[in-house]
Amino acid sequence: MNYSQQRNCILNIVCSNPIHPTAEQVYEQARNIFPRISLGTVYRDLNQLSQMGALKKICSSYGSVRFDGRTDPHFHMECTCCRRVFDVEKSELFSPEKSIMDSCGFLVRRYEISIQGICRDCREKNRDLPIDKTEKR
Amino acid sequence: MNYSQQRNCILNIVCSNPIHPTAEQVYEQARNIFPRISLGTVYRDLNQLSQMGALKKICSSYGSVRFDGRTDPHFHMECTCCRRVFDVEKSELFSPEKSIMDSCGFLVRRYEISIQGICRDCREKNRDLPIDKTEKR
DNA sequence: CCATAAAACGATAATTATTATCAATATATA
DNA sequence: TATATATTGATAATAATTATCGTTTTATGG
Repeated sequence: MNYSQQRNCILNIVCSNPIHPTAEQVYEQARNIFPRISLGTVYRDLNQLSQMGALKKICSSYGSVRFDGRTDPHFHMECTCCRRVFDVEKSELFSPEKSIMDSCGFLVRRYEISIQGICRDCREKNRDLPIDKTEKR
Repeated sequence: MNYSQQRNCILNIVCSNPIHPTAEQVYEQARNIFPRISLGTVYRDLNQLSQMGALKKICSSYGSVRFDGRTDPHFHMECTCCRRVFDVEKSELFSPEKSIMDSCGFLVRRYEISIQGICRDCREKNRDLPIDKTEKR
């Protein structure tokens, strides 16, 4: 897998781009190389790439999802004014407030650790994949 | 402020509800008390309440935003199968993998710390509020 | 209390973000 | 090279959220 030119291009765009671009931003850049590429393709490929672990989906508290080509352990901080997303090295934690302010001048207002995994219930039922989309909890 | 019956109802729903409901779920519950309440009102009030710090917006990696009435320091973990969002006490960190598995059987697959605040650039410009929505970074 | 202004409402339209569909094209592989 | 599979672009559909606007509630000052 991973043999199409478009998908490789999309992966390269995200990996060579430290701004954690949105799908829309990736689309804009990809059009410089594939002028006829469709936004649907960009979304599809980004989701595939993040499912196969080549890149990471990061959810900002604002607007659309962002993507990150760095897959080594690190975290993110988002400026509530300019909405840019910056990297934080794992070593600067924990707790982040003072060390981050000292090292890069970012004023921490709030933070949250979001953990994904599989709960005991689901493990006991040997679930591995998401259950039906329609049942919200 | 915070004087309308609808808004108080919405706050109560979120605060008395440990499932971290979506706006849609809050809407469904609110209709039991105010059958003519509008979904727009629910969104509007939830955003106001979270802006004034009465509750917290939490972004799941899936579907819609969720809300949390607990404002004391704690974090969240989301099951990638059933999509429920559970609380994690701050003391169980850091690093979460083993301690969480031991204490509640949740298998940690990945986690991310998302920090919000104000970057050095914006602080130097004395910015306090989000800049124009149209300029994405 | 009542009048007035401000805030909040409900209904609905509009927008934004994302996913789904499907016929055509590109790619792998036997 | 033929065939099967994967992927594409175009487009429609859906989902989530925000905006608009005329009406109703709520606070407050005389």
